[in-house]
Amino acid sequence: MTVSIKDIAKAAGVSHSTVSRALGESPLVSPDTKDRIQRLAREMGYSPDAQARSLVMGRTQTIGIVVTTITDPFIAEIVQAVESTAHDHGYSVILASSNSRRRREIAAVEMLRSKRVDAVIVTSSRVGALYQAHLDQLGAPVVLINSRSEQRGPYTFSVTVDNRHGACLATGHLIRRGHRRIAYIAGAANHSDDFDRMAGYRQALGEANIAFEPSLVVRGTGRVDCGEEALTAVMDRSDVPSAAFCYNDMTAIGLLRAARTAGVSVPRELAVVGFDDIPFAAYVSPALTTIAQPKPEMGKRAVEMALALAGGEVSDLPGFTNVVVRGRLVVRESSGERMQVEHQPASESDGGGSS
Amino acid sequence: MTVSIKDIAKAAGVSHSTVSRALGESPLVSPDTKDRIQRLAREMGYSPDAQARSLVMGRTQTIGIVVTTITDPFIAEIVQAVESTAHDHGYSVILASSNSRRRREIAAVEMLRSKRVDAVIVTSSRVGALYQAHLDQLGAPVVLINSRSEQRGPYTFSVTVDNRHGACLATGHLIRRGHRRIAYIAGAANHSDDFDRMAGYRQALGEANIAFEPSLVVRGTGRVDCGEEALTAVMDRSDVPSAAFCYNDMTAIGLLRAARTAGVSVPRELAVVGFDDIPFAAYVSPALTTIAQPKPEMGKRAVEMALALAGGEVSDLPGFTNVVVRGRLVVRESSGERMQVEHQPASESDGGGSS
DNA sequence: TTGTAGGCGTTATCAC
DNA sequence: GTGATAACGCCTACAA
Repeated sequence: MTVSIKDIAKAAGVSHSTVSRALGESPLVSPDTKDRIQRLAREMGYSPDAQARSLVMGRTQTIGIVVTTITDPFIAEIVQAVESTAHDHGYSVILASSNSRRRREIAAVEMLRSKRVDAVIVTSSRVGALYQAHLDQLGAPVVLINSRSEQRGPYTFSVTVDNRHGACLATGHLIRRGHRRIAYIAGAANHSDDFDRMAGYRQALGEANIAFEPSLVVRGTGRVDCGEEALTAVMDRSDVPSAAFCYNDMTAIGLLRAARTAGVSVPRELAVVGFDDIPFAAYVSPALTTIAQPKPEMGKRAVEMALALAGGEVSDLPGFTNVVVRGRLVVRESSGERMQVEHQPASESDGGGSS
Repeated sequence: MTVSIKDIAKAAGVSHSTVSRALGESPLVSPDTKDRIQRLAREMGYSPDAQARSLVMGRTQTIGIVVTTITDPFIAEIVQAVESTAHDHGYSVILASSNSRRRREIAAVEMLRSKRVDAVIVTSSRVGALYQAHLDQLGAPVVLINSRSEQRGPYTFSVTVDNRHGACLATGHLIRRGHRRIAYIAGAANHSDDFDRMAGYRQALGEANIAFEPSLVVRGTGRVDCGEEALTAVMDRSDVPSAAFCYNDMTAIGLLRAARTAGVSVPRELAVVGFDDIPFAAYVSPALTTIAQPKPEMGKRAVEMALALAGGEVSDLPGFTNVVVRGRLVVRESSGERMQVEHQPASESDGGGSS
């Protein structure tokens, strides 16, 4: 039997409206009854019912976050930032993971709608047309992190990392280290992140007047288990490349592991660069050179954007529908002997609108 | 303007109760009006308001999970399992992370109470007396995963790994590999997990008639950054140990990294064994020998227990207040050259009650 | 088979 | 200052 304001009212000999006011720090209560009621509430172990409140207020002080899997360390870091800044704004977060299954993702959105969340954040997902329809019906603003919708809806906004820029940074680094034959270990096909990173890879090659060779692009999965396949695809050829830029750190780590078992020396025989800078990138051997995404900032920006859009208490609305932040190159061991760090400030560049 | 059952009622020319019944698959509606209403609901884009429903039903179909940080890969795997099986039972989960700050943890419990979650799961936390008081007030059942409360409340249950058994397994493995001087790199002081693992370590030593030497126990933090300190503490002595059993994988990985920079060869000069089997344990170099906790099972058991306690739809109540599962030894490279796997089935042993 | 009325725990708008 | 009263959206006796 949870105690309600009515119970307190009874105990205090006042009406429930007075209790509501007293608890809500309303100025229209006499100081002493306010004190008395607040003390009573504490003694009786009162806890306000958020649902009842939301029902009348029209806002739940809750945001939803849908992820593929929280098990991905990259996503975990973003979720951490999201939860943290949501908390700072008095919001709580409902977590839904889809395991990359379309049905689960739609179910998640459906569930978040029923729960009447004030906003939802979607991370690392490819948003198809079908899914988008559900998002539009949501009624709540949606902000995508590192995701792209095939068809932009009226309610979607996003914060993304500049994939092209990061890939260009990574590939350029390899080129400056003297590599000319550089493979690209791609992620899942048709993923826009992958598309943009490949574009950056090609751009860097172009700027160095190195011809792009399609056969140096090998399709991976974005998961650690594609390392072996990728390695053989890269090394079993007459003109073996001397370096590989990987779609992400997981791929790179898989490649590293495969290289170790296959006796391929990294970075001597094959230099490797990843993308993401997941926590473990620094602890694999050799430590992974990679592009660091400003994950905490991305999570923070996403919820602030979401709350602003939801008409929350965040002061100023962002003037753009798409916030793009830049990653920075973190040089470690996997790309060569000399230790050095080329620092690219993680500043952002808000592109005015996107689509 | 979200559409409610009243809107549908108006459009269908019936009362809202009829709509409610039709949508709830009640048998007391004529098939054709039911069809008509359901179609109408779909067309109008109706989404039931979970809060309003919970308000009258008395259950929110929501569980809360409070973690220290979702960034810890071990916790992430548990949360993944929790979210997944919660979903399978029609529940959604609110995530709250405390960053190990007591105030945040209490705030989280407070918030979950207001949100009227049907149960809460707490993972990897030390539950102090103060905190326990809040948990007791919760009104909802609490199940702890790998946590121990200093003072058992009426509403707390738990699923834990058999730390002593696991540590014994790990240390025994090292002993069978011929090591006699084995260090223990501990976790945070006063943590019960640490306490139990140390007990297992001592037990294994005792069974092999090796005297326990207090100076071989070095206090760590449980985080990866204590590697350097631990290494020097272990190696800067006349009688250097030949092996180290670490409180957890993060500690072990920190140690591995420190060893690499310090030029200490693993496993030749120092064999290392961890605990947890986080995803990356297999990818560090040398790959880490460790004790694998059955995380998916633990998460699953925890929510099933929680839902059963909450009077949910889970069939049979577990007969015990504390489910304890056993880990298994996973032999990789960091504990010696010979590759072999000693397999200990991840069966459970429900201890009858615990405290 | 359907409609009416009441209530879940709040906040808000009135009067007094 | 304080107390009725009416929502919010839903479910569920009870009555018709």
